Amino acid sequence: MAWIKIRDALRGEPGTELTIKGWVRTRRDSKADGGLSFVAVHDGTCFDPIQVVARGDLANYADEIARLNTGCSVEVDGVLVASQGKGQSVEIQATGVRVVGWVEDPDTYPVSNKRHSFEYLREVAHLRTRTNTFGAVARVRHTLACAIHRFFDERDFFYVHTPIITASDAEGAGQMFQVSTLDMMNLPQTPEGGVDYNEDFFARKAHLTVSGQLNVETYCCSLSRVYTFGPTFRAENSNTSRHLAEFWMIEPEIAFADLGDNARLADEMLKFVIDDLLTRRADDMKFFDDRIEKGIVDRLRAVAEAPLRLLPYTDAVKILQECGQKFEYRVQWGTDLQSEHERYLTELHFKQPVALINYPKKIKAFYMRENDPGTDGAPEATVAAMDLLVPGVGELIGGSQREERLDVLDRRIEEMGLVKEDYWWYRDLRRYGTVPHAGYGLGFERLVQYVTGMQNIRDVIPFPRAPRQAEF
RNA sequence: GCCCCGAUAGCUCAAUGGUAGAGCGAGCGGCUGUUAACCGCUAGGUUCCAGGUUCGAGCCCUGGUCGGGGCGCCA
Repeated sequence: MAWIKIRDALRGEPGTELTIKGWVRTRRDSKADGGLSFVAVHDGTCFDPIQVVARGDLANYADEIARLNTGCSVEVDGVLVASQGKGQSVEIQATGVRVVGWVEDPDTYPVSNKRHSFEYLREVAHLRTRTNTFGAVARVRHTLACAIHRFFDERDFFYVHTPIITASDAEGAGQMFQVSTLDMMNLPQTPEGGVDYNEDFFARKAHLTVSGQLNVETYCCSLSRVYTFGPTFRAENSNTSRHLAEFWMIEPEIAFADLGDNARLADEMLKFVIDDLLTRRADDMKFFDDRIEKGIVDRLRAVAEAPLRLLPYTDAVKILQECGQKFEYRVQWGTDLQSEHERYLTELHFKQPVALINYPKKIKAFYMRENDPGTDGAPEATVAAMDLLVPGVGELIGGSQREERLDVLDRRIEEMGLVKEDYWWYRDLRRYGTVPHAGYGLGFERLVQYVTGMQNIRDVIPFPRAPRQAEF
């Protein structure tokens, strides 16, 4: 008999002989017809398990089948039949059930057949994908990742693998994890008493990357449209439901493009992946809609259909100052918005994603392109930055048009107290055939959070890495 | 890093300073083409750890560990 996936079995033709392999979700017994058991089996290929009907006349019924517990692994041979019961259209009339693996102690099986809190399931992350929620998250995560690659591929972007280890100490996007093969108990010293990194693996200080942006800009300035999709590391002591020490980031970079092109790209990408997700993972999304965040499917559909709202920072400040809402922190032009302010804009005022653009220069990174004076009626200099805020998650995307003018870039590097020589290859891009270009970083886990309604980012990545959290 | 909250049965939680309980899960039995099944019985506890106060501490005090929420940093 052919082994087929439960996803296919559930939409198969009655009468088909088949074998399925998976794990027991539940077992219910009945004394009818001389005894029989209903065994729900899942194999992760779709949201629903399939119901196996095992009759009492099967050779191993009393010894094995009637003793199956949640978590046992089984192989089932049988015939697909129309179900006599409610709740499923087809089921498997078993002709043979082989128990592949028992559950050692059903009383202490960590993911027994009952509701578990997400906090608890985080402690048994190696088993939590056996639950409805985490199985669905895993499938959605996969589908989103594929959709992102397909989106870029269809638009002639090239996928670039930027380095994980970076030997330049100059990325400037936060605390970095150091990478070293030196013996920490016996560090080589310089004559001045510091650590002699000449003795280290790379003969210099090295770190895990906090962004592939500077590297991918080089490919952008030759291949025109590129993106990265890889792991990113931040050694920040962040204890929130939307930060990880290790996360995945998508960073497209487009040449001959300005901030408007950048925002359009982000909008198109978001719409593409949402549409793809709602089509391909309708079963899982129905679950998130029912059990995790009511109405999320409709809200996502609305986002996929409406144009992205762009809002200059200067206008956002005005809205916040005039809205009459009580904030803990006062809103004033020139400071970064607090999360309460971002929340107000996206969750209460607009009730949809909002892309804030043209931020004050003094609160943004050196590589962001300086706008002409007076852009949006701003009182001070602004840069062509863009933060896409979404309800529930906050900042989903952060990006900008890059400063392509060497003299302006050099001035910015200097103003921020950075060392020009550290950026020699980055500056070369502006010396040799510079072009206006732009890009953004999309936090992949935040995207998964946004589309599923999962509240904690640690529940949308298989094995979360956060301060004091590296189990598994 | 800062502020707040929490830790009791496999899980989720109760318990005025005075014999530690329930629901779910699990085991056994009953009933039933079952499906959040239902009914009955049973088992299950170093009350996070180390000290302290007290005749007596799950409860009060001190220190620690772990977890959660909020804020900051950002994606």
